[in-house]
Amino acid sequence: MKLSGVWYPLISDIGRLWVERTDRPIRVTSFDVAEKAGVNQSTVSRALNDDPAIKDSTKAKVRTAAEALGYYVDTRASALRRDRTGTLAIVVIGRPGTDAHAINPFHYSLLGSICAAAAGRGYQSLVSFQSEPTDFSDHFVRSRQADGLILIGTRNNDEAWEFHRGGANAGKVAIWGSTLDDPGSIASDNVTAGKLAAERLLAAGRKRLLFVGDIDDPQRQFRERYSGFCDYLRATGHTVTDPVFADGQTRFDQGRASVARLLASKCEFDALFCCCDSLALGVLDGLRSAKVRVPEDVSVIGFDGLESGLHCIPPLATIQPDFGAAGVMLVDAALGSIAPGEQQRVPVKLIERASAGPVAK
Amino acid sequence: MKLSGVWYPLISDIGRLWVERTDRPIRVTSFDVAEKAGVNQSTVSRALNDDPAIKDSTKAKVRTAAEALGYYVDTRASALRRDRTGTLAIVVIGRPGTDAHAINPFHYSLLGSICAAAAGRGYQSLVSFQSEPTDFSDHFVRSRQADGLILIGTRNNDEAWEFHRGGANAGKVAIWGSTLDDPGSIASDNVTAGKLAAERLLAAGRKRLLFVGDIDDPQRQFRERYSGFCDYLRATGHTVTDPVFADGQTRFDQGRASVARLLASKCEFDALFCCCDSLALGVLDGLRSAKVRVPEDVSVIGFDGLESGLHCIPPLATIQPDFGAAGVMLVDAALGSIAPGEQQRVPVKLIERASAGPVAK
DNA sequence: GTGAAAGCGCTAACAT
DNA sequence: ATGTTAGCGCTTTCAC
Repeated sequence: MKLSGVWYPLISDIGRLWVERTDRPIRVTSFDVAEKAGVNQSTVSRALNDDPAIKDSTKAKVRTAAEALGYYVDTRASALRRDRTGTLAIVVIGRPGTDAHAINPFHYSLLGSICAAAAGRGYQSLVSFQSEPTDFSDHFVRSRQADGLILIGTRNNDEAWEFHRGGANAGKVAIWGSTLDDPGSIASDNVTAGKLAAERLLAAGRKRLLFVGDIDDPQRQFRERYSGFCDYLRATGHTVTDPVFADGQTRFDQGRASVARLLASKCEFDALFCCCDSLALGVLDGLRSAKVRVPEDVSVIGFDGLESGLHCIPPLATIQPDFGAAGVMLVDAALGSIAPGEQQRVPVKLIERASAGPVAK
Repeated sequence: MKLSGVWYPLISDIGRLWVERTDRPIRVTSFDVAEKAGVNQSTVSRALNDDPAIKDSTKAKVRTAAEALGYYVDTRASALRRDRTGTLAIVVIGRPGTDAHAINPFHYSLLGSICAAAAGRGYQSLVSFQSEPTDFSDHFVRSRQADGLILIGTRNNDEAWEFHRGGANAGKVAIWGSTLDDPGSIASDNVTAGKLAAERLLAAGRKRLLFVGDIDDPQRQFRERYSGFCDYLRATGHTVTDPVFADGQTRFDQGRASVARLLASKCEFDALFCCCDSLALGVLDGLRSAKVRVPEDVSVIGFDGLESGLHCIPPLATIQPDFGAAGVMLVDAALGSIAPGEQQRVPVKLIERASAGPVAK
């Protein structure tokens, strides 16, 4: 029988070595299991991998021995030999200068869904948060730490996206969010989202519907939401107006500032579709400061499905992507099961809450 | 020179194989780098690991060759040989029956901080979300996928905690949250948190301070917060009362129900310290429904530092643990740098927001 | 249906 | 200061 090596003792030697006070951890290898089960080491491997060539009785013998010894297959050795890792790398891009715990909750939800989808496909998830250039790293696939890479997070970190563009993982990357130049990206069905928002606001009996948000944001999804919103208004014979937007430090600030500008402009409106929930929360705050009542005077709908929208006043109606579907699509794309170049769209649904106002009879 | 194997061609053979239309991925190994740099393979390994025995000029030569070939050390082979993984496993326990994206935001923040701390120590983070028994898995260390394990998430999943208690990672586990029987756990300095809350509410000129929350919750930290709260009240000669609590499906529901019970009891009060922010949000909602004004009639302080607390009305004053410190402590504990048995405490600080009411002159 | 043996790509002990 | 060599623990081809 081949020995399992010189560094670590066979299980059968533990007693002796314990007495010799070795401080090396005791390791159980497939050779130990083989010895205990009275079979060859290769049979252990085959049995544990459920090879149909192995007799059931042998499998049972091996499994019993493995369990008795507390044996687990060494993932590193297995991965090295099989030439796969069984792992997906997930990179979450954050705003420069902010802590990892200040990540947009939307991306945390997405992260959770991705990990769940990866687990469903039998993959582990190697997660890293990258905000500063010193954090940047993309060699997961090249260094055989992962079989594919998923990129999510804020688009407001040019350095990070620049770094990851055509990085060391070429061909095995899935990206969340739509841009013109990322061919394999996955995003919400933003056009439908815009349509759903317009439809619902019209159903509330609203006449002057506006879009709030920056359609020139690097986050191109905002533009798509605006476009779907306008398309539906046009198709139903309504007036289409330019988006309302004033800049600010955070999305919340942008929402407040946009409302301020809008009210100052004396432009008439009775419904707002906001590009995202965090901006919508700022919009609600701005409207409240100005004593504009929601939803009595103005209906508001956001996008994202953030938890914060549940506890604001009034609770924020919002359009939420199907996180489960998003996770699965991203994982499949990273594993190469989706033809590159295809832009996948994640279904969205309206979450009814008070801010949208009741549907008119 | 030893060949790098039969499965994959040396870089020098790429041209030929390309022509032969092999569909195997081309791999660059340290042998290819050695050939290109004109040194031995072991020299490549030493050079890239910055072995002081290697001449600077040789190191430069090797690094140039490696870069030219796009070579990265194969993590699996390196980890196998070195017998370490450079990875930490992080398990996030969720409530049974809920999706990964419905995880408590507090735990997402903690997760982010842990990954950041791990990266700071040179470790990768292997994340898994476990809610259902089918997700349960704890053999990360035994199967050599990770050098240690960090356990966070809800305490309201008995099956999960039962599973992880004394699992296959014995001795290399760090746990968030305090319990009597997890000796190596890390938790917030809850006693100080209770003191800070009491101190602040008294400073607002409040006289009848109550604690809201279930001190018998499996989340034992609630009891500690209550205890620190009471200690301070006692030490300053104030009356101490039993906690207020009524059960509910979610923490938010518990908050609403507790307020309802409290108001029905006709018990006098002008300040509430809530065991956690999500319950506090329910408390605010309950008070609003009952037309009790916050902070004019009642001051409210929560615990956690959730983002949702920023956007509720009024914004929720809260006590927040230092997430950065928490991440570092958990990582160090999982890596064994902290003596087992010690209970580590993460510093907390008060986040001033309107719900606490102004400090009385 | 199982055993024998090779070797994944790397690091480190042992040479020189 | 660098080359030679063994072998980490596993999977898989090749024998029988």
